[in-house]
Amino acid sequence: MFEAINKNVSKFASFTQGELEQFNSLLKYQKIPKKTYLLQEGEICNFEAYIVKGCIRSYFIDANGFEVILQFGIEDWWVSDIASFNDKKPSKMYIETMEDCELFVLTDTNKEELLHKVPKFERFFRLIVQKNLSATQNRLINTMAKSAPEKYLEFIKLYPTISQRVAQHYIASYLGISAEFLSKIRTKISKQ
Amino acid sequence: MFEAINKNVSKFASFTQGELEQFNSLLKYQKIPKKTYLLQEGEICNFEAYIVKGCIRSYFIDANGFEVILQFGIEDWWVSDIASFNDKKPSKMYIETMEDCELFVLTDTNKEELLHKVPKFERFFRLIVQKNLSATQNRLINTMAKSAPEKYLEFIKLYPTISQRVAQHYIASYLGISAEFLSKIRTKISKQ
DNA sequence: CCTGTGCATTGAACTAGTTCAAGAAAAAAT
DNA sequence: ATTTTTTCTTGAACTAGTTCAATGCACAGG
Repeated sequence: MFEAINKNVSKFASFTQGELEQFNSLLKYQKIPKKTYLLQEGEICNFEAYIVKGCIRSYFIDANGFEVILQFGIEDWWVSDIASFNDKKPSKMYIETMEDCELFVLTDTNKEELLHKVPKFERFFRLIVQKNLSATQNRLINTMAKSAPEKYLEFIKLYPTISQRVAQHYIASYLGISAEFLSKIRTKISKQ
Repeated sequence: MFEAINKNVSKFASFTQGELEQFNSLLKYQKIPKKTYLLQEGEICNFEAYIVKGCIRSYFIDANGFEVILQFGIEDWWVSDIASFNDKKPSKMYIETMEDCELFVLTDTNKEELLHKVPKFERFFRLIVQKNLSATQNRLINTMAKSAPEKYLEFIKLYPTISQRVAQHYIASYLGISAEFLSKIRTKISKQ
C-alpha cells in the first residue's frame, strides 16, 4: 500500500524503515470520486495530497470569470495550494478531481508532527518544493516567451499521458489560450 | 556587517549566536560593479547571493532574441538560478547587476557544509523556497490572467521601489509586453 | 433506442498588443 | 559644454489570438 509513496520520498533523501513507518502512520488514505473539490476558493488549504491513482486539476477564476488551470496532477504527484497552505491564508484556487482518485492526505498538523519527529523530512520537503519552483519557473518562461503552437507542442512533449487523458479545452485553459484557438492549432499541425 | 542578513534568516527560524557565526563564516562578501554578470547562459549556477546593496535582474533570451526578465532583486533579497543550482545543469539565464552591488555569496559547497553543520538551515531554505514558489505562482497567475494595464498597475503596487529604480523598458520586459506599449499604457493612465 | 449534454470544429468579425520608424528627451561620457 | 548613447513617446500598419455563433459529434443515462 505504501510502496509507491515511500519510493517517492526516498528519491530525495534516505529514510530508515522506522522513519518511513512514522511517515506512513501520519497519512490518511482517501478514495475520492470524480468531480469532487478538495479545495475551494476562500478556504484555507490545510493539506498536501499524494496522488496514488487518478487525475486532478487546480485552477482559479480570473477577472472575466474564466477558469485558468494552474496545474494538473496525476499518479505519483503531490498537490496542494502552497500559498494558502504556507501562510494559512484563504486560497484563490480550486482543486478538483477529474477522475475517481485515491490519495494519501497529509494535513498541516501531521506535517508539523512529522517534521518534528523526523527532521530529515525537512530536506525532503525542501527538495520537492525546489523541484516545483523550478518547474513553475519553466512554465512561466514558456508562458511568457512562446507562441501558442509552441506552448502546445511543448505541453504534449512534456506531459504525453496528461494530454491523452484530459479534454482538450482543459489543456487550452492550462496553456492560457481559448479552446477554439487550440482546435485551430491542432488542425493546422495535423495538416502538415 | 552581518546584521541585515542574520535578521533575514532569523525571520524564518531561530538560531543561536554560534549558529549564526557558523553561517556568517561561510559567506563571501563581494562588491560587484554595475552591468556585471554573476551568471551567463550555459554556465552552471553554483551560488545563491544575498543582496546587501544594489539591484540585480535575472533574464533569459527567448526564441526571437528578446530579453525576458524573470526577476528583479534588491536589498534583502536572494538571487540565484534555482533550476541550474539544484540540478547542476547549464543555466538558460543571465544574472546581471543593474547597479553597483554588495553581496553575500553562498556557494553550493558552503551551503552543503552549512546544512551539514547546522541542519536547522534546512528549514530556513525550505521556507524561503516555499515563499519564492508562492510568489512565482502568483506571477504566473498574473501573467496568464491579467491585461497589460492590470499587470503594470499590480507591479507598481507590489514593487514601488523597483518601479522607480529601473528603466521602464526593463519593467516592460518583466511584464512580457513591448516597451512601446507600456509607454502608451502610462500616458493613458496619467490622462485620467 | 433515442435524447440530452458536454466537447470539438470552423468561419467571420474583432481587439489587444506588436512592429517599425522617427523624433524628443534625458542621461552619460568626453 | 557638447557629443554620444540610452531611454521614452507617438502614430500607422499589422498579427496573433479572442469572441461569438452555428454545426457536427460522441457517448452516458433513461
